[in-house]
Amino acid sequence: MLQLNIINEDPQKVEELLWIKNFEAGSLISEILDLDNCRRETQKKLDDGLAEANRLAKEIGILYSSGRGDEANELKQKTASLKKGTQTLSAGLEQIKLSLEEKLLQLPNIPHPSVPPGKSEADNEQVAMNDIRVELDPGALPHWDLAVKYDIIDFDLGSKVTGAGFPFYKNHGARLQRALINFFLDEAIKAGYTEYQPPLFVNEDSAYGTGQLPDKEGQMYHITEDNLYPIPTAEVPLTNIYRDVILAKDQLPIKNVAYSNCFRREAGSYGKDVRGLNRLHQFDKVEIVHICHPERSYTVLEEMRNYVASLLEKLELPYRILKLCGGDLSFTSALTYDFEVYSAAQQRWLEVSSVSNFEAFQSNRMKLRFRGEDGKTRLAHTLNGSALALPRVVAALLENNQSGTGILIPAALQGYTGFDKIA
RNA sequence: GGAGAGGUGGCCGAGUGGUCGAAGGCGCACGCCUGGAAAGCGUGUAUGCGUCAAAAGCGCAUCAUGGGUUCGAAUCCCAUUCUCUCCGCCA
Repeated sequence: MLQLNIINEDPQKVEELLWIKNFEAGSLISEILDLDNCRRETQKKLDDGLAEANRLAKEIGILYSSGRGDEANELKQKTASLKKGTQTLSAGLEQIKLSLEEKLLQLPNIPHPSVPPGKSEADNEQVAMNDIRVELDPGALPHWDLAVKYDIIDFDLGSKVTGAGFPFYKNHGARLQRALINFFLDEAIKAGYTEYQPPLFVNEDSAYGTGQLPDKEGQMYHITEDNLYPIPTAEVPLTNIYRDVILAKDQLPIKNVAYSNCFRREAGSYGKDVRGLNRLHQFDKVEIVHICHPERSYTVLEEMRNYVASLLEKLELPYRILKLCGGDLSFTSALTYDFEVYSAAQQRWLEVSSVSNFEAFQSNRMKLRFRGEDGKTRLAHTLNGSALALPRVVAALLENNQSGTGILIPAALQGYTGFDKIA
C-alpha cells in the first residue's frame, strides 16, 4: 500500500511513475485525494463534537457529586443531540476510511527509476548471464521422462493420491530434494541469515499483511473451517513476524531464511508451462527475507542478487538475470530481478528465483516500523527472494546433467546427496 | 472436546462507573553528584490521527478485538480471539 503522504506531496509524479507499470492512476489518485480531504474534514468535526461531549460529561459528574442533580439533568438533554451528531459523523468517517483504504489498495507500488519500460516479459532487460553452456545429445530427455526412466519422481502416483501438481519424489529423487534443501539452508546460514521454521498455515491478517489478500484468492488455498491459508511462500509467515512491530534501531538489518512447502492453487494455468515440475500445487522453496533501513534497501537488493547468483554458480547451472520491465513487475514490487536457468532438454528458460525490493509498500500495510536516529518511527523497507525454489532447479539439474551413464550430481551437492550420480 | 481463570504501557503490576493515558516498581534516556563507576537524587520515557509552514502546544482515539448499556467505561453486558490451569483425547 502506497503511503498517503507520498501521493499528497506530488500526485503528478506518482501518476507519471505508475505509467512505467502501464497503470493508469489518474482518476484513482484524484479519488484518493478527495477522500482524504473529506476524511480530514469529517475527523475535525467529529473530534470537536467528541471534545464537547467529553467536557459536558465531566461537568455532569461534578454537578452530581456536588448534589446539584437538577442542573446535571439539564445538561444531559444537551448531550443527546450532540451524541446523535457524533454518531452520524463517526459512521461517515468509518465509511470514508474504508473507501480510502479500498482505493489505496488498488494502487500498485511505484517502480524504481531504473526499471525499463515495457509491456511484457519480452521487454525485460537481461543484466547478467554466466558462461555455462550445455550441449545435449539429440536423444536427450525432458525431466518428466527422466523421472520415469530413473524412478525418482512419480507424477501419476501423485495424481492418484492427491491430484495433478502433487508429485511423489522417491529414491534418489527424494534424497536429491533433501540435499538441495539442506544445501540452500546451510549456504544461507553461512551468509549470515537466521533460520526459521515457520507455520505452513497463516491467518487472514497475515494474508493481508503481505498482500495475498484481498483479490489474489486464486493463488491460495483456503481452509474455510478454521479460516486459515496454507502459505504460497514462506515470505508470508516470515515477513508477518514483524507485522505491527516497531523495531529498535539496533535490530536492523534483519536477514531471515526459511525452508517451507509452498501451496498454490495456480487457477488458470495450463499447457506446457505446467508439464512435469514446471508448475506444481505443492513445492519446496527456501526463501530469504530482508528488513532494512530505507537508505540501504538497494544495496541490500544487490547483495541478495549476488547471493542467489552464487548458489546457481555452485550448482553449475546456466543462468541469466533479468531486470523486470514495468509491465512485468509485480503489483507490490519496486524493482525485481528474475533468475532463470536454462533447461537444455526443454530448450527454454525456467524461472527459479525472483528477488524484489518492495521498499515501504509492504511495511506500510503491515505497519512495520523502526525507530529512526531522531527517535521517530519510520517505515522499514522489506525485500525478499527465493534462494531457491526447488522444482525447476531439479528439472534443470536432471536435464542438463544427463549422460550416457546417468545423471551427474554437481560437486557442491555430493556431500549432501551421498551419491555422485543417479543411474 | 468439557470446566475454570485471565489478557492493562518496553517489562512487572495497581486500578470494579467520573478529574485514569492510566498509581507504584523495573528498564531505558538525559542531568546532578563522583577522580571514575555504583548507589543516591532529579527530569523525562506509548502509538495513530487531526490542528500547525514546522516544533511546542492543544484536540480526538486506543487498557486483546468488535459491538452494546450510560451524560460518562480499563471498570458493567454480549460476541470473538488468545494465554494459563484442571479433566478428556492424543503424536
